[in-house]
Amino acid sequence: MVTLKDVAREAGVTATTASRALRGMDLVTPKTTQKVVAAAEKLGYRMNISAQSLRTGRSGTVTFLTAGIDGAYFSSLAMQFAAELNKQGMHMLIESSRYLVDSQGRERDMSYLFSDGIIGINAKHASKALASHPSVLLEDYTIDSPYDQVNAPSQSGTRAAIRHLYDKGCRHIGLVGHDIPPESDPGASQQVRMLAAKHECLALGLDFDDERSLISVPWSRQGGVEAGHRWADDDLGFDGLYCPSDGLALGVLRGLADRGVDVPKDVAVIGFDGITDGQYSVPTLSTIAVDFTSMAQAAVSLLTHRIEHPDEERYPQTVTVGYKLIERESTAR
Amino acid sequence: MVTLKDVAREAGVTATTASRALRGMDLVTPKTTQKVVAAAEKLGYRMNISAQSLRTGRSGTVTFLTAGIDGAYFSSLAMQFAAELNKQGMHMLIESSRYLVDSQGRERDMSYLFSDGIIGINAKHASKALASHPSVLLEDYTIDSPYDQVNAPSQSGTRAAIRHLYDKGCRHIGLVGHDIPPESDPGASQQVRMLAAKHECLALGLDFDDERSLISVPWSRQGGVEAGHRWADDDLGFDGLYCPSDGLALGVLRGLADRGVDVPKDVAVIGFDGITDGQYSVPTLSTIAVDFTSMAQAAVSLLTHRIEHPDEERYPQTVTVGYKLIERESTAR
DNA sequence: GTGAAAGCGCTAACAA
DNA sequence: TTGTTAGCGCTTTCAC
Repeated sequence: MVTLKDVAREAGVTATTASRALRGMDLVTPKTTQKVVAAAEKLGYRMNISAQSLRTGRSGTVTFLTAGIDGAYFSSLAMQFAAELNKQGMHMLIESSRYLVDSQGRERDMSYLFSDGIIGINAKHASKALASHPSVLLEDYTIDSPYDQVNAPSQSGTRAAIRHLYDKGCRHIGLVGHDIPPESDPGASQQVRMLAAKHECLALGLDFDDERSLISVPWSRQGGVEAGHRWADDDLGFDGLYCPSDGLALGVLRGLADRGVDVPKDVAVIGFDGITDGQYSVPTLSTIAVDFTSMAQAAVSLLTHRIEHPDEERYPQTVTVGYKLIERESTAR
Repeated sequence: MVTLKDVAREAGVTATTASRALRGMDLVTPKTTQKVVAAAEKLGYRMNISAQSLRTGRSGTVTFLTAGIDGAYFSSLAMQFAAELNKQGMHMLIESSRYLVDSQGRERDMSYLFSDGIIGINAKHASKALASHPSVLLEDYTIDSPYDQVNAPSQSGTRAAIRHLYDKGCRHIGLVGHDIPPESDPGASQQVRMLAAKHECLALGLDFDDERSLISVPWSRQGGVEAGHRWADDDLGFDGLYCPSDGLALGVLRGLADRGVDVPKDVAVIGFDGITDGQYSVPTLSTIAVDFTSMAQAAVSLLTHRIEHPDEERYPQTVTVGYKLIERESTAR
């Protein structure tokens, strides 16, 4: 293994100078830098990050902590983060929060979390890990959270979605989701969206009933399928369906297809997130497209600030990014 | 920051003993171990991985190197790997090969690649990184590759797909893809699949022409849409369409839907990969489902072997995993 | 502008 | 079974 010392010897300088040269510090003579770089190149030197990290206390790595990156939503989000971090010369470690708790639900030792910070989504149970690092939480709507938050525009986006259905003539709007939470402190995006939908329906003067206006299914594609079936089988009578995620909406589309329902003629469907799959479904899916790129930029920027100013006392910030209503076939009428 | 020394002091032993106790080495008295563990717990000790890694030369981290994890295919693959590595007590760093080459196409410094090994997919241009680590390549069909390979059953799976179309009465089978490569050394899964499809068509005594049997489009969902359009607009006359990836197939379904084509009645469509999206499309997608779990297990096992036996001279191995033909609506007739 | 020396936190070899 | 010592490769004083 070729070390900095080897490079230094080859270049006829000391390790100190070689180190400085390789990092492009400007106290070094251009000529010296040249020599060092040439030597490094010649010997095929690659820096030992562990050593650097031990010395400086920084690893240049950020952990993306999630329950899972499967599915279009998480994977496109994860990609945005990797890209953004790479741009900053950092790297992304991906860690599944599933493996952070043992069978008894206790947090496992996370000694490996040598990363400089954590970007967490659906990872609240990993509280030890979060607390021991600069952390940014995504899609966490806890009030007075101790962490910086970056959120999708769940409220405004949902309202826009409901209004869109309304504008398309829907007067019996149904919500697809697990439940409609009580007003107090909703913690997850799902809950925020359900609540906002209810409020907007009410604001528009529509009939709304916590029980009858909800098709209660699990938050998943399969749940969506079930909701589609129920719409048809139970003759629910909604002329518009709001789904708080595109995954759910895509499931609904499939479930309705199973019953030969015509979307959007019989019922209009709108989703939330803006995953690319919605461009290719049959029918294509109207949705609230969240600005993932901005989410990534905001989160990385908040995080790097915390990493670089560990002692600064700054109140936790919340960034809410923008959205765009995309009208496609599922509400075109 | 609490270090091993602090723990040792608290427990009344030396750092060495503390280190051994914490790692569960059995030369340490159970009683001593107890004390050390208690002290660590009390002080909230977490190991400094950089230091450990510097000392031992191992980071416990594997890089998943890919052009991108967006899309259902890469993300489910990536998840399988993360899960498998986590099971082994290792961690996954995700790195986009896009950021490994600069604008001139030269490989950038990858000093950060402090991981113990690399699992690469679509990452051949990162040859320096691969060469400097134990590496396993996924979906690389290069003959005489210097690296271990883990591949999907592209040949046998493709043949099964074509035979399935044949069994469903298709006699004019079209291939969707970029091109049909020459016989020699195909490097990518796409090429292997196209070639295998051609061979199987020929073996079944079907008409086949490199030009006329191909709908040449880019390897993407959008490419699939285009292919669907062409089928209808150019009156291509295929009664069965083989798509070498589910993404492509889902695009085709959407493209055919644009033209009001009835799948499978007018034309049957089959994909390859087995991503979950195919369960929810309209119509649902028949496909060759690749055993991703086995891919992950095989790759991790090959890699850990190389990591643990760096000096062993072992010829590069190739593992080809199994598949399952899943028949859904898109070929049901 | 460059070098010498110290030390980040850990573990392996050796000694007791 | 436990402790002592040395050093992994790097960067950061502090001197020159």
